Amino acid sequence: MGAPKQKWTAEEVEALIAGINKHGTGKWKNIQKDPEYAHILAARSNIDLKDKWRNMSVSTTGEGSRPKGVKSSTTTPKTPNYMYAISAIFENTASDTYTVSSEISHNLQRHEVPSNFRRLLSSKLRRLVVQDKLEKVKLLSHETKVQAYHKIKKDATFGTKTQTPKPPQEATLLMAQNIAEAENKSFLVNEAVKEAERVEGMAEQSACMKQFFEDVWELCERGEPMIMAF
Amino acid sequence: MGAPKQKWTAEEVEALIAGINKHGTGKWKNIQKDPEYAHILAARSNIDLKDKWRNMSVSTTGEGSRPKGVKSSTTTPKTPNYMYAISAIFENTASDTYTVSSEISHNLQRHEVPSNFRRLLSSKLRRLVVQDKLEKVKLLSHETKVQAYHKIKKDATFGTKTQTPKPPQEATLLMAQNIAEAENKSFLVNEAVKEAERVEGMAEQSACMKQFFEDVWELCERGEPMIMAF
DNA sequence: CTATAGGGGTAGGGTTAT
DNA sequence: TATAACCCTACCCCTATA
Repeated sequence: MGAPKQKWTAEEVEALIAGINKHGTGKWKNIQKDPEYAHILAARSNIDLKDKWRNMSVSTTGEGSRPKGVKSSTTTPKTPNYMYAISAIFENTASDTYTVSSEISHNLQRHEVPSNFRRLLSSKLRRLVVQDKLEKVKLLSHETKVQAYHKIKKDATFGTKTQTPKPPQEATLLMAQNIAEAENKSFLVNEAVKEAERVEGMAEQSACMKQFFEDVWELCERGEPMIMAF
Repeated sequence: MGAPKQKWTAEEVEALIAGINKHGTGKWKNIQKDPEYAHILAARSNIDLKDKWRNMSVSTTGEGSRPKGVKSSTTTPKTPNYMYAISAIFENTASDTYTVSSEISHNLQRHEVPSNFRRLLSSKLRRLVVQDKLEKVKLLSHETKVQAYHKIKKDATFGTKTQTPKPPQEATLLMAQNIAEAENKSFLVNEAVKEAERVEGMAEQSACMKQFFEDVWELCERGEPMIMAF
């Protein structure tokens, strides 16, 4: 399903414990935002902190490894054993991507594409329609407000290598089913894409996907009286 | 802590729904005091009612217990319409897309994942923020109105299989650059994605992309006084 | 002062995934 | 299976608004 389960590194656990010592337990958000630990715990939410602490407290396997490290009483200052193992795994792989990505986020942050963003997109949409890659459908709805939604024209030549001779059929079907099942869940799109990715090498889909999301996006972009229905 | 968590009974929920149907949403105190439900809801405050309704609206709980039960309409038909919508979009067989698509638009309309959809998303958004995958920034603006905008935290661990052993590095970087460069151009997303696709087999990107668009979507969804900032 | 909307936070039950 | 990580629900707090 979702994220591949982010295991806690030793560093993170340390920060958490330190944070608890400083702010006390139950002040998860404070700990998480504390500049002293914020960097380390950047990938963790206050809820994650809470849960982690709970898990640690619960495991307390035997007497050997108390999850403690926290003040006073019952302090087995030991650090849980398992964390070191985990940290090793993380450290190796994660470092590069991390630096890069944080750079990105800074860049993104600095730019703040302003209010005309909507208009811009809207324009782009129109162009795509003109180019016959999208179809536009208009419909009247609440209070005579015109809504439009755009659909991908599948026969349009999109993107890249196109025609992967692969098996497009089954995946699609599967996806539809999954989507159907996901009906009551919030994130259909998410599900759909995940499934797509899982099922196929996703080379074929991705053009699709891109468009799809663009559509969704644009749909949303339309603004006010819009209906999101997937 | 103090409160042992009083789970809502079916009876209470029914009373609440009935109350909403009678008094309308937002009349929590009225509902709670209504002699018809007062006994059942004796243990609940108007605020509890509000919160419960909020929770119900947000969770879109499984078919059995729609937050619905409220008036009229929207008894979702058996097969979700959007299933066709989505499958059609992803389908490669372009032939019948048109018909489907017009159906879709009708269906979408008919469906009206209703007003609570926004709340739904809103909630999800908040969660993402909590999970530190989005950043939220508040700013004061027109007439002391608080605006919030969400930004993607690029360093968040997104996606699926993660660590594709392949070349995650270069592509990511490139994308960042493109985004940065595109600053003054209109279609950051579009450009970025295109470039990303071009450059690589896009296997790596797609997770990224997916998230990106999802985020955009959610961003857009915010509606009213929103600032798009990337 | 009363009530509502809604953001935000925590505890704890429950679910997934490994 | 056990359990670490994660999600959901109930409750609370707060502020802005009417």
